[in-house]
Amino acid sequence: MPQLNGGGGDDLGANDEMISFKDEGEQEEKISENVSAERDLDDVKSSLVNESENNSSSSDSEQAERRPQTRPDSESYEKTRDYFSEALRRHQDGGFFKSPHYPGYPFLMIPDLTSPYISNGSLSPSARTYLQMKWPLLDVPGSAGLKDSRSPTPGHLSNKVPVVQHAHHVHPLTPLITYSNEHFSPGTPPSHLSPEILDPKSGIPRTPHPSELSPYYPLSPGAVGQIPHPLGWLVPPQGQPMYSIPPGGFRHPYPALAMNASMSSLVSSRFSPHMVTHPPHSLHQTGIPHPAIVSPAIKQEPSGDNISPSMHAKSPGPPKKEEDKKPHIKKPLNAFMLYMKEMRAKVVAECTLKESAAINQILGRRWHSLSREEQAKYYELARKERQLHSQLYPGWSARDNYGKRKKRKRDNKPDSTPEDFSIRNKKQCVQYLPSEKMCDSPASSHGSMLDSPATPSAALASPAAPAATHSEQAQPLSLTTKPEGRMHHHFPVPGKAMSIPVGTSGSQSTTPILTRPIPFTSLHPSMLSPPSPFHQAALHSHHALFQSQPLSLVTKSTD
DNA sequence: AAACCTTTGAAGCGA
DNA sequence: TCGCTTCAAAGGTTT
Repeated sequence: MPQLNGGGGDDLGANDEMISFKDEGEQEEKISENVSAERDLDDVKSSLVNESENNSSSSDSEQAERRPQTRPDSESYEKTRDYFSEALRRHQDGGFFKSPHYPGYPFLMIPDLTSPYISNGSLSPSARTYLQMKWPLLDVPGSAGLKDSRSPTPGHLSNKVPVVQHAHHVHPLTPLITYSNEHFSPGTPPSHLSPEILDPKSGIPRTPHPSELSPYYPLSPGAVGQIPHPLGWLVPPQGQPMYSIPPGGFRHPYPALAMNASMSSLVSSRFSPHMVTHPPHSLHQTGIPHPAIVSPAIKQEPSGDNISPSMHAKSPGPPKKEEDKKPHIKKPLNAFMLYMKEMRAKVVAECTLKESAAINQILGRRWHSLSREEQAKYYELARKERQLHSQLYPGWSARDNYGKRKKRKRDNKPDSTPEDFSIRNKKQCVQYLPSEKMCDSPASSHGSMLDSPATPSAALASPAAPAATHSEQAQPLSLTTKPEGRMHHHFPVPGKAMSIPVGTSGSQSTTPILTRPIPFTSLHPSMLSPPSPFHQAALHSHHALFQSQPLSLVTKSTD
């Protein structure tokens, strides 16, 4: 991984990758950056097809095959964009969440109404039309903030904000804040979600320190209800409510979170309208689904200290084993997952593709095409998610969820040949074809950046954009990248360095299907170089979040 | 009905 | 420290 902080790349991950990236990036950056973003979808689709058909073909040949294509239009994208621009404008005009403009965070972030980590029942897709919010930074200094957060709804705030949003109008960052609410169940929220957090060890309720709270977690049920929806200003262009808020108004399942200046700025700058899964059956008495849902398969906190008695009492159905009663605490979403949640709806809207596997491939490519700065946002969000998660569930371990799912058995073991996969995938890919034409996906929201790193800072700060572009051009078919190594960009964030993997994931080593090793030639040179420009840009964009801490790029060596 | 597929990233564990 | 495994989301597909 490139040593962003000026190192000599001492800590870089796969050096070879870096080098490759640099080389290719330099060569193709100019020619590719303008077209790649717009072609990503097409590329992916074609890649899906090509890969299945030509899985054995060399990447070089495919690269050669790759040719610039003009995208018919990006109307839908523009629409969405316009919509959000309008929404943002209104929002800013609204005043409540008025905030400074952060280029890096031109989005409106809405606090999540529910906890993404407690899994419970399932929510029908159709129900996922409610606005879900997460509060941005809640680092309220002092207890006053917390107190305020729990206090009755401010008079100037209204919780009667329509939150129903069309899926296609999901803001790009929606996923970041839109944790699935599918696991909500009616009933009393677990104690750990109540305003007071029980100390896992002592079992004594404690008031979480503001710093402990992630901006993306909703306030506790008690406090949440008091908080008006930040998107009250957000209404569809047609005047029809895009969002609907349950009678009870918004309720935040998480411990009291206070909003302070920084938070408000985040709210305004990072909140975005997004869909909220809102299963009627799981609605909290307030009308808002409670995040803490206990599903049969749900796993409870190791100590159970964080689970309120009511939570246990509300276990649906006949008594089950204790294990079954345990709430299943989901893993915090990583950056890519956040990105996926955000962009999935958009990709689906742009394409007729419905299969998640295909969508994910597209998303994976898009992810790589994101600028470093954009990715950094997600990494930062993910980091905060993890931080909050660890605070909410101190005793939780990723290990706790092991075995919850059926062990994935990939047949593509040693004996499986690439052909086997290609055949199998080919079939799937073929299915995608029909929609391909409909998928003339407009440039992604990120596309604009990619298309025109107008400003030096953008260009410098967004090396990834070009990089992705390169990779796409160079390796249009490399839907699956088997990382041969990892590079991490570490973006120091308050209290913790943020690692931004620029290489491919080393995980799922068993996933080689349809894969063509991602050429690390796609890596952008800037990744290797000192990050100062990016650092500055990142700092600027994350100013609100970091609130002071300069971004220093730290590279983690994976070699 | 459950697992699979697919993506990247984080975490855990064994060597 | 490295490499591998598992899980996180999502929803159509497959078993």
